[in-house]
Parts: sequence; structure tokens; C-alpha cells
Amino acid sequence: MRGRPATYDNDAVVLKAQEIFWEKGYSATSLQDLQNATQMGSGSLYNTFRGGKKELFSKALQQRREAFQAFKKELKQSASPMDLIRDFFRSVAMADEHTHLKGCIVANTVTALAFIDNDLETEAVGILKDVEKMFTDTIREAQRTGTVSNPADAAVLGRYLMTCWNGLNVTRRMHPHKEKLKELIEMQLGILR
Amino acid sequence: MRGRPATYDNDAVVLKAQEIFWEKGYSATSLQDLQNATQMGSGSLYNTFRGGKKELFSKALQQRREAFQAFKKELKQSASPMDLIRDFFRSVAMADEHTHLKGCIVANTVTALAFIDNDLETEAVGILKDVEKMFTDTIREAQRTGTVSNPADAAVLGRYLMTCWNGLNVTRRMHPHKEKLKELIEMQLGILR
DNA sequence: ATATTTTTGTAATGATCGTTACATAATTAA
DNA sequence: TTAATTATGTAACGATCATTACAAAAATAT
Repeated sequence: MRGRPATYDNDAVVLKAQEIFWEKGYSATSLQDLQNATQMGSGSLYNTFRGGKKELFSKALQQRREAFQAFKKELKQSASPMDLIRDFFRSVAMADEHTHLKGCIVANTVTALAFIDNDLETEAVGILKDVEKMFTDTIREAQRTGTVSNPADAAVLGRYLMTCWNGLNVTRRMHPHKEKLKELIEMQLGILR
Repeated sequence: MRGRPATYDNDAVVLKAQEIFWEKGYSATSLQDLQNATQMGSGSLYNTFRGGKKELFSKALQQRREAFQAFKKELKQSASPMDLIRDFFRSVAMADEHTHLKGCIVANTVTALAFIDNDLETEAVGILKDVEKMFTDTIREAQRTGTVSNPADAAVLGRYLMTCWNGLNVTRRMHPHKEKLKELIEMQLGILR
């Protein structure tokens, strides 16, 4: 028995909510904000996401995890995975100002929720750790093939790349400036060879 | 005419407020939180800090700026300023878990307030830019004396160090682990020579 | 003493918070 | 056609939000 058909596309709703969360963060985003962005009333919203604001935020984080997994799949199919990662970093410099100011929603969450919501913070840390593992695995293989000539422990280099990303997340807000970021990223990547 | 003498030490109150803001951030900190931490009633609080929550947060940020200026003064008097900066980074690894989870209140503010409060975000960016300038100036001089042998533009190296700090601010929460952070920081600093 | 000034504690303000209740709408199953 | 089920929109809930009002307290100045 199916009941009244849903008006809203849940994935689209999560993406709209994600947009608001990304800019304002978990604490500063109100349910009114979310209703305005999604055009959903509180009735539908709570009927669909019974965990309320927290579930919606969790779903938004999960969407980022899936986006990351798509990238990882691309990486697996790539002929030169290490170059794909380098290009990923280089592309940061090309973003527009608004994108710079938003930063990374996952890193933002780790920064903001440590003493606010342990579940959500742990979810975010888990995603970043997966990204770090991807860096590490790719670097280890690239060391084998010679694409990375730095002989340091791949785990440390992976953690280093993760930290480059985390650092860019703040520095790009200080300097939303293509050339400055480009120079910076080239210097960060220089360590690999 | 002096009126009733103040019970509370304003600097101590700002430090107490800073503690709460540092952990919970601007948005998630309530005035009740601040009253509990400072033991001040709302009467005294608003009489002393007429700008309310925002002024109190601003004062907390200013306190960090002053702490930074004290470090900069130390640097000026140091025989090997570059080594002082290296030690500063190395000391991050030695912090306890709670300190790791708190991160840097200034970087936290840049991350959280871009779309919430432009004034406070701009204040925080200003502090980080001053820190970056200190890095740059110190590196430029260290290149002259040979303490830093990397010949790259000091401004780029300074921005790189700033980004290392910003990155550690997140990575130390992912891995509040002395050895991991130590290896990471040595790798970050390795670029200077 | 009395007037003046500042600080303090308490109580109240209106607004907004996240969430729930509930009647109605829109569908399928019987 | 009727019962069952799900989704929607609206109104309301109590709690908490940041801030203000105000009278009492504690000092100085006249």
C-alpha cells in the first residue's frame, strides 16, 4: 500500500540542505533555513528525516563521502593516479571566491563539532581518514613506479597531503587569489618528488 | 565620582569566555554558557561589554592577537628566530588530547564565520595574515644568514608555513597522536632547508 | 547626610529554536 | 466504495535565544 506520493526528491533535498550547512555550519543553520532552502514544510521534513536536523546533516556528510568514493573509482581506472591527485590539488587554485570561502564541509565539521556533537564529528573524521588512506595507497604505488621519488614512508606522505588539503581549506579563505594559491600548491606538491 | 567598585576582573572574564568560545565556537556558545563560565550575571555582563556576545568574542580574539605579539617580541630578541619557529611547530605534537581537539581559535573562526559574521571573520583573517607576515619576515632573514637554504620566495614559504599551521589545526584532531604528528611536522619543516 | 555614579542580581522581554500534533490530501489495496 | 497508508501544510509546543529593564547595593563627591 503506497499512500500519497512524495512531492520532493530526497537526494535533491539533501543537496539543498548541504548547501546551507556548508556555508553556515551545523550550529548556525536553523530549521527555518533548511525549510526555506528545500521548500519543504516541517511536516514533510520530519516525516522524511525522522532524526531531524542531525539526520539531515549526516546525510549531507554521506553525500560528500559518496562524491569522494566516485573520485576514488576514477583514480582506480586512471593510468596515472598520482597525477590525478596532483591535478585535484591544482584545481583548488582555480575556484571562484565563493567556493574558497566555503572551504571543505568535512574539514569544517571536524573543526566545529568536536565539543558539540561527537557522532557528527566522528563521521567527518572518518571521511578524512579515508581520503588520507587513498593518498597513502596512491603514493605507495607511485613510489613503486617512480612517479613519486621521495622515499619517505607513504603513510607519512599521505598524512602530509591530507594536511595540505586541511591547510588550504583555511588559507584559501585568507587569500582567495589564484596566483598566490597556485604558487602555494606547487610548493606543497614539490615535496613528493 | 567612582560608583560601586567592580567585582570582576575584566581580563579574567575575557579569558573565561575565550575558553568556552574556543571549544564551542561563536554560534554554539550561548550567553548562559558565558554567564556560567564567568559567574557574571547578564546585568554586569552587558554593562561591561555593551556589544554583548559579539564584543566578548572580539575581545577573546584580541587576546590571542596579544599572545601572538608577545611571541613576535620573543622572536625579535632571539638569537635564532627560525629555530624558535621550528620549535613552535614541533611543540604542537607534544600537546595533550584536549588541546588537539580545541585547535586554533583563530583558524576555527575563519572556518566558521565566513557566512555568519563578516566583522569577526575579518578580524580573525587579519590575525592569521599577521602571523604569516611574521613567518615571511623571519624566513627572509634566515635565507640571508643561511638558516634556511631553500631559495624560494620568502612570501611563498611564509604562506606555506601558515598553511602548515592551518592544516595541523585539523589533522591534530584526526590524529591526536604524538608520534604521528611529530613525523608529519618534521616533513612539513623539511621543505625549508 | 544627601546626591551622584557605577555595578550587580533578578526578572522579564520578544524572538527564535528544534520538534511535534494533527487534520487534510492523495495514493493503493480490498 | 471503503479502508489503509503515506505525504503535506499549518499551527502549536515548551525551551532556549540574546538582550533589556530596573531596583538594590556600594562606592565617591558635595
